[in-house]
Amino acid sequence: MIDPRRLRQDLLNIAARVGTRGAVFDVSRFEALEDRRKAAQLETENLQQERRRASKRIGAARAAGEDIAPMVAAVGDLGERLNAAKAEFDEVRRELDEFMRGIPNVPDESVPPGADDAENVELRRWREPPRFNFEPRDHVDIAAGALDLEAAAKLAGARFSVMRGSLARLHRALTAFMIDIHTLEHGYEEIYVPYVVDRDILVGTGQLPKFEDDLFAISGDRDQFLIPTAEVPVTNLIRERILDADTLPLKFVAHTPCFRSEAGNYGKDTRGIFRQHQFEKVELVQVVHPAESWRALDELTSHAEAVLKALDLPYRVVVLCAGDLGFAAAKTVDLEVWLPAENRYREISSCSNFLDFQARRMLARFRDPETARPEYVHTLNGSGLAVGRTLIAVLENYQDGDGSVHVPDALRSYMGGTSRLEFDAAGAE
RNA sequence: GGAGGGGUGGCUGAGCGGUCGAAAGCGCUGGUCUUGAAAACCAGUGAAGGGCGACCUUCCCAGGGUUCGAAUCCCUGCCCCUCCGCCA
Repeated sequence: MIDPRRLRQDLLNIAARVGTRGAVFDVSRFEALEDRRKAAQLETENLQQERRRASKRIGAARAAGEDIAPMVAAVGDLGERLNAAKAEFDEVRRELDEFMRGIPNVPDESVPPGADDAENVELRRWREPPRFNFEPRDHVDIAAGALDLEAAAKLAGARFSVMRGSLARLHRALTAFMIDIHTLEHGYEEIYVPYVVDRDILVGTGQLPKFEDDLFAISGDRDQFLIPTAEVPVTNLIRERILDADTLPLKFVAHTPCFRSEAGNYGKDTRGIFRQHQFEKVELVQVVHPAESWRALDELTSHAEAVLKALDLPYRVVVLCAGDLGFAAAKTVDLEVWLPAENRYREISSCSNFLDFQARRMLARFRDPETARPEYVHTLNGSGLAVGRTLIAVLENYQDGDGSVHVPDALRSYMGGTSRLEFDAAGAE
């Protein structure tokens, strides 16, 4: 949520900047709602004050033993007028709140203009793409014996996977490897969280109210959803709390499955496991002092990069243009890993600074020792990394041309010392 | 699932339907004292919204209701605790 005060003071400028993302900010509607709000608030507060004073007088009179009946009669229809005013105020507030919650974050000044991912800007590259003396195969072919997409389809439809044997183990090894890097080398606390959350929680991080179609809803009487990313439960740990300044920064790493309906992506990435309804991700979340969030974004990005470096996977770093930004992000940096079979870089991590946008929706604050007042924290998150996509990258970059894949050095100890994997038709080692 | 007990400020915890945004303690901030610190003592200290401001309004888990007036009474929901049952 954008700071309403800032919005009132700098309406046209902010509306224009939100517009650079391709979003529409209806200035006149906002102004109309604000006018109605002011009038309704004034009316309501005046009537409330009147009632309060009258009730106090009656209380005092009764205590003094006076006859209060005439005073009670004099209050008349105040209650009804107050209820009417309140109803209008509540309604305007609801509309204004809905309006505000539907406005995406303001892009940072440093975000390049652009409509979609074609206009993202490359910042740097690491390592050259590997050269093969054979035609590199894609992960579906390499892992054919151990990746059973037909079995998955029978269980749950398209965009799910069944992995067997050493492929499943490699997947698990990657997860453990990533968590260990972040806890042992980068100072994150590992945390385990629910994979099902209430509606409010998703409003807090910005997935709702606008993107309900992207989520899997749980049927039942409790209005819950499967999490689309660990960002949701982990960031919301601080909702409606006032943290001590000296507890910042909070740094969490969580491994969870992520569930996305991928509505609107029906024709995209249909081969293999690149885009799934269910996938594993190791997520980094930081909660920081507002003065620290830009430095923290660089740091968090470098933590995600460290995983790619440890696996010796070539990648590049791009900054998303305004039109490609996620709803809640003020700025996002993507890591794209090299996929030989596609002969291009593909997204494997997305690191964002949300400033106070999520904190405001969650009411997540810290007490500033300088002012002694609660202030909104800044939140950030990034994939460190998307496990399924890392699996693809390892298979494709480490393939040997004879149907086998050698295991990255860093992963050997997580694979029981195995240095070479073959995925035959039985899916065995 | 059954029976009981609870949800009050940053924390703990009082609170006969009226002067209660709410005692007290802890914590925090400032001061006195001290070479310095601790202790002691004194003072201050909830949050949100609105207004240029003096100031105003709201908030005692959430939502309804009763009442001139609700932290307090009633209803519903959510959550927590204790005991019993069941259970990976």
